[in-house]
Amino acid sequence: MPELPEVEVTRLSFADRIAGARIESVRLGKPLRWPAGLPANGLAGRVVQAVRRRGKYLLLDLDEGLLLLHLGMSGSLSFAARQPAAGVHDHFDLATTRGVLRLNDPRRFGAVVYAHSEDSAEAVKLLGGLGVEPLTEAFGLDAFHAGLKRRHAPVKQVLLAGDLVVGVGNIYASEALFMAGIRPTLRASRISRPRAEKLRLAVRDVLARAVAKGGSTLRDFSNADGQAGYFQLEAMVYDRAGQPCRVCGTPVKSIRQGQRATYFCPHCQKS
DNA sequence: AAAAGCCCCTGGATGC
DNA sequence: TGCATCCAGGGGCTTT
Repeated sequence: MPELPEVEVTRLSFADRIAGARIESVRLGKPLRWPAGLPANGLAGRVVQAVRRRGKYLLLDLDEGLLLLHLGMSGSLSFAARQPAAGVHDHFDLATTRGVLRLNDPRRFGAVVYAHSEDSAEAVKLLGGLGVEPLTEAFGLDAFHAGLKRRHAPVKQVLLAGDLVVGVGNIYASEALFMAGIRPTLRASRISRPRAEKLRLAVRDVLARAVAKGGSTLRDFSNADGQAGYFQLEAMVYDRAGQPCRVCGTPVKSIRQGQRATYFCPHCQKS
């Protein structure tokens, strides 16, 4: 489910409401990707000051310490004054004076990790290797092109890796490469500067448009208010194998790269 | 250093 | 209906 747009849409849907809330209690369900590492005396009494996003992580800033949340493949958050009794896939509840923040994650690839500070070992382990934020001014052509230059892997997989630029997952990698007219199998190092610029702008554009549409809901994504996203309806190639390209009519092709599906138009993305 | 493969986990879709 | 197989939006870890 969650790539940058879905995580950002989730953040926007509850950040203002939870800011200023005092934590009352924490409930943990089944183990997630990593141990939560909560302080021995819990989090009760701490105040949620803000919700930020770094890549696909949400950072809940507390008056002391912070919580790192990751939605994995199947996670979603909900924030409501009252929550129903926890179901089998509800693995984290943060009860606060303003409502309960709940993580539902059937596959449990997600994570909730407490860190004393953003510079602590626990936080650096998760955030340290992340690339530049694509929707900020820091995402410039010089560094992006230079980064592509030194990678020989297929450009699709370089986008997914997240160490050059964060937030681009399997849907938006295919979509951005389509917009840029670049074949996903092209070695990153072979991308010219003008084409790198096309790709940079395409990444920014597709992610920004997806945020505006509430993200993509393929099966079960919803924001913290329970609302689905609609960007999947605008997908040019993702999950459209065999269907006509929306630009030229050529059947969209599906291949596998690194155990993940990639979609592209053989005509619009010739090289 | 970088790339390729494997693995974590559950559930839905498909095929026999 | 039952069962096996494959696939899914992520990404860390190990091996080449």
